[in-house]
Amino acid sequence: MPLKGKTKHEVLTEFRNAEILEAAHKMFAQNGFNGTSVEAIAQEAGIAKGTLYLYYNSKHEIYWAALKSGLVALCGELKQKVDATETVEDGLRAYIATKLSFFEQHRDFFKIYHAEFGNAVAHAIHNDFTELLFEQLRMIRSILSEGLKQGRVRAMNLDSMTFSVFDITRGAITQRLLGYSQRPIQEEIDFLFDFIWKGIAYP
Amino acid sequence: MPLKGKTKHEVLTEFRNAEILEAAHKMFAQNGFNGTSVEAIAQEAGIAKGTLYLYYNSKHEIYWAALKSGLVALCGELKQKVDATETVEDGLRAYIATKLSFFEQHRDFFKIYHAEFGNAVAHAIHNDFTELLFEQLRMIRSILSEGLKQGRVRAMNLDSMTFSVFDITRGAITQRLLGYSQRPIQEEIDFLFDFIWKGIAYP
Amino acid sequence: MPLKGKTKHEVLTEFRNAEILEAAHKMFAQNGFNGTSVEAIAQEAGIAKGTLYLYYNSKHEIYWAALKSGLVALCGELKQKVDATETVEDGLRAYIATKLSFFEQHRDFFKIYHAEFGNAVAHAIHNDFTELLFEQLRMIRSILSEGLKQGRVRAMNLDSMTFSVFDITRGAITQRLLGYSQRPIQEEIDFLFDFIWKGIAYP
Amino acid sequence: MPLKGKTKHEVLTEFRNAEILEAAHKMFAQNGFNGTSVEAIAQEAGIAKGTLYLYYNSKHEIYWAALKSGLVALCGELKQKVDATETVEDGLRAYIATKLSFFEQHRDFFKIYHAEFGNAVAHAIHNDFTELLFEQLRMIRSILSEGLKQGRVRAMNLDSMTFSVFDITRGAITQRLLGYSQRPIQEEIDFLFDFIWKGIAYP
DNA sequence: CATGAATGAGCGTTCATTCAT
DNA sequence: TATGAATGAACGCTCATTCAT
Repeated sequence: MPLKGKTKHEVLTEFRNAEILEAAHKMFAQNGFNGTSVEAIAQEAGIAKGTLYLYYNSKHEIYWAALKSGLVALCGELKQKVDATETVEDGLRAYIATKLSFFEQHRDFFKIYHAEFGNAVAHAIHNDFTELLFEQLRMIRSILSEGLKQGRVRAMNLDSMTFSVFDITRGAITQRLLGYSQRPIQEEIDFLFDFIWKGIAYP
Repeated sequence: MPLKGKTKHEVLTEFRNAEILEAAHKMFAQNGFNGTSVEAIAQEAGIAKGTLYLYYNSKHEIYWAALKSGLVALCGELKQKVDATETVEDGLRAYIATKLSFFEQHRDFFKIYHAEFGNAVAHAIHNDFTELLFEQLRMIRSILSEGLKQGRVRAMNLDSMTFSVFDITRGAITQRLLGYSQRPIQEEIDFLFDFIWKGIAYP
Repeated sequence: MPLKGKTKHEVLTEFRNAEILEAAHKMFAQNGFNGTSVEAIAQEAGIAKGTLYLYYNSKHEIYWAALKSGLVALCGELKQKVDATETVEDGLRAYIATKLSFFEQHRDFFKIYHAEFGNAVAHAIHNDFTELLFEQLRMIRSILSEGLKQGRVRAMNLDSMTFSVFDITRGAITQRLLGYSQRPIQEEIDFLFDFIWKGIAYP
Repeated sequence: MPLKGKTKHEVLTEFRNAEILEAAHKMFAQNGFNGTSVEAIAQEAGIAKGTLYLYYNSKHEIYWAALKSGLVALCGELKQKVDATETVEDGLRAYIATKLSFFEQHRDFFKIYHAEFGNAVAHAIHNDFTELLFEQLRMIRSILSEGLKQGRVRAMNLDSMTFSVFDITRGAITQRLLGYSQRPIQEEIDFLFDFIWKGIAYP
């Protein structure tokens, strides 16, 4: 048994899990939850259908695992980048920039994320999903809250500002993925920050 | 054949169509596309399953018809209200206010609209849907464009501003439907306009 | 609408039901519950798999319907024949004779009945099944009870006698179906009655 | 190789076999053949699923082995007890008493035995099972045959009497396991013997 | 026009069996 | 010898669509 690290079994399990999630990301992104068959995920992952069920108990579980793994990664990256900043402006910029480049690199994931976000309005949202969404919102809120305290940000409804920042950013990502906006990412970030900052800061 | 208007047949057809679309709105909103059976729509509409297929060729067609009918109504209302304004500010305000109250009154429709919007990113968007989305975007764009010409709006990327206005508004509706925001609708409108206007106008 | 009798729909439904139960009897008898696929029953009945589910909600429901329909018929026949007798001896004879010839004519059904009886010991018995089994037992018990009152039957434990009559009869049917006994049915009946009567009656 | 007895390997094999059969008895009794997974048997036996297949080639083989081991034990006990008697009456009594107490002590096994007996009618019986059933029947038959020779038993069809004795006894065990009869075992034995003896012996 | 019984392809899930380690 | 991860055929059930009445 290795001193540090994992047993052979754990390594294999993690490897399979990663393969499955990658396949799931791809297939769910291409065809949505209902348009994707378990068989298709298995084929994409290069394993048999039954093998999937050794790692996940149902199609839904695979879906949520895929969704969650992406969200966790996103939240982690956001947290790290935002925490490294000091001013309100830098915090906001970091949030926008990190999110844009994360989804630029994980287009498959954004499709699932976005579709789920759409469905979430109609149907009961899965708790984990809400929780991870809220983590993002709390991050924005905390930046803005600090700005308020410092008197840099106008005294407006905090929740509304938070949602607006969230929505504008998400909207921009959507445009880029649909090809409606093709300008350099830095320009996009600059525009978003400028727009938002003008909207919330004291002139 | 009557001089003006429709034949008896056309009247009946339109009446049935309206009934079907209303039923479709309700059921699709409650359970999503895949969660709604053709049988359920037929029952809700008070007709037999087979009869649906005399009016629409497939479940998808019913869905798109339901989606489109709502979008057409929304666009019509938006166009009417926006066209009635004269200044850039009033135009923006009219857009925001009309959209908010439209969806406040058609919550069922918003669920379908929003879910579809989410899926749209992942899958090929139905042309009609894109077209009607774009009609909204053109409306915003035209308001902003006028503002630019008048020198009231800052010289920023027009498309980006357009999307931002669109996304912020949609985001606010989502919050309200999910119950995250419960303030009076007028306050919401004021906040949104203020935020946007600060973001785009010359100080 | 016909004065007496059923609507066209009811006739069709009954016809389909009969077809399905016949097919179910045959297939379940040949291969048991787990060895029989819904597809097989549908094919045997000459209908599509989905059609089965218009009449029954599950494979289990088909099974119980098949089992019950046979049991009801058996109980009805037994009741009719036994009620037509007057003495204890004739009642017992009628029970034995009716049951033997019923199963001689419905061999498929006996296989299901018998297999279910076997399983019943191990697993929870379906209530309807128990109820219809008990109806048979009550019939025997009532005959014997009358014999006791008349002083024709020995004063032994009534329940035990009842079960013994039931078991011996069932055993004889099993032998005949397995081909272990091939004598004329009348001889079988005579033997069974003689054996039982000697066992229970005063000499 | 040891002078007497078995090699180490044989001992281990037998030990494993016993463990497996015990586990199989328990699981099959609880959930029937189809309700029991190979995995469940392996877990109960404390070994891995694959290991089972080193001892048995299929799930069916395990099942039959479990069934057979019980039947062999039953037959052995019956033979021993019956052979120790001298008169016809004592032989019959020994058969009844031994069988009742055997199943009283091996309720799990009776459930498998009984279920299989039920299925046996419907499907081709496994040869080993028939053979061991017949061994019991031959035992009864030989007792009765001796009674006939001695003029103690009435001149009736020997096979029919044999089956009747077999069926009545089995029926009584069923009642006891289902809880329909709860009297002391000795009373049960006395009743059964009395009933049967009256039925077959000269008055 | 309207109906709803009939269809059958399609899917999620299970599990006996195999085999590389 | 023992393991348990991997397999894939099989099955119960659903539901969009059709068509005879």
